[in-house]
Amino acid sequence: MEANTFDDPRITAVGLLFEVHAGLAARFAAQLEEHGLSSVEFEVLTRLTRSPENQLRMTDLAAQTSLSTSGVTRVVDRMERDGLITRRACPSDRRSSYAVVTPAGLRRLDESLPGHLQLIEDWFTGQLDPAALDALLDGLRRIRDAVHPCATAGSRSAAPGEIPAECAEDEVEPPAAGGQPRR
Amino acid sequence: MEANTFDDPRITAVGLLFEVHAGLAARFAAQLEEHGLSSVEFEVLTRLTRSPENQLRMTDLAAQTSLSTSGVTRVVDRMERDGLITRRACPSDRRSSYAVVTPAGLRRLDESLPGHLQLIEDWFTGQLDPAALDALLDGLRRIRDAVHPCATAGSRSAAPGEIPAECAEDEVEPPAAGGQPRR
DNA sequence: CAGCAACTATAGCCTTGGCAATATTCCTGG
DNA sequence: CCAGGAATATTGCCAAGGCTATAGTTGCTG
Repeated sequence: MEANTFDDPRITAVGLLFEVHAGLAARFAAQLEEHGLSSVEFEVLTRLTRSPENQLRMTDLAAQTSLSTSGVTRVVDRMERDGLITRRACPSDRRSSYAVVTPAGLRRLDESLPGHLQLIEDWFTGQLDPAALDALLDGLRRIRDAVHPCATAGSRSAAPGEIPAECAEDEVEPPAAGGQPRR
Repeated sequence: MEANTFDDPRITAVGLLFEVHAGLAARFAAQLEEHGLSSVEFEVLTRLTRSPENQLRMTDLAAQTSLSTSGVTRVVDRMERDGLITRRACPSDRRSSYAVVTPAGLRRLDESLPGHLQLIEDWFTGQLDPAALDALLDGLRRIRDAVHPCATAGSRSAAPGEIPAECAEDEVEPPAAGGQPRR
């Protein structure tokens, strides 16, 4: 076989990252499904429960998830129908409404969390010794800071009102030579 | 605020990985769209062009992508309509048919590849010095070998999908204590 | 050789979720 | 005050893709 473009180490690197993501996402989805939750619903519940009073305005919820505002409307529709969350009118702004976790939603989330954490440990963090894990996370962090998905899946305890919202309207330019003078 | 479960370092680690994936996938999709390709179509083209005679049976194509067989049928429908690939009857088995890249499809892929590689370098591999990149890839590789998404035999890029593709019928058990004696 | 199970591609139906349009509500400048 | 623009949630419409049923093949096995 001739060594075509796809043997490029860059392609390999991305492929690796995407494979790991796909593998983990699939396992998470399977485990959550056992508890009657989709990945999106799980994300919604986590975002809400880590917010003050277990509630968020629809727009803010959209900004913190991978969904558009209309997408959020629909997920909330479904979850409200299933009794996991409720809508509550915002007293200060009649345009807005809050999505708020119900006790049932909280219970559902609590049920699924131990298994979720176990899964992460089994297939991800537990696969590496502490040093290697740190190195991996450092690398990811560096790239994350560059690629800056701002609103996506979170990892911080986020002070209230710390919502990233849209990074900026315009395109984020690649950090030139990056943080590292490779070669 | 009480430190709730979501401050768990395991959650943070996964969040980081997913953020990076989302950020890169979004940029890839945007760049590919400039060349008239979706992420899925790009993946199909890469899988086909790295196969002998630029062709694969529908089933094999499905196994190598994040798609089900019916999903492949539909992507191939669209791409055939757009002239990027063609169906060809399999001479030895009348049940099967090949999807084969047309010259136009090849051209389209070639046009998009340089930008794709540049993007990877700008936002991923170029962000880290060689040592850090190696460490990152080693970690990912270790986890990939454990989580074992199997179907992604090689290592390709640009696939926001997240389907498991059953390696085997039975569940893959977590590698017990993993490769590493954590604790 | 007949029958039956497995395989292959496809079509029907459904859910998910994005974009654009819309109705409210808020706010700011004149 | 108020007119116009921005923000907010929702809905209509649409594309993508999964699951299941189906039709056509193949091959194995009694």
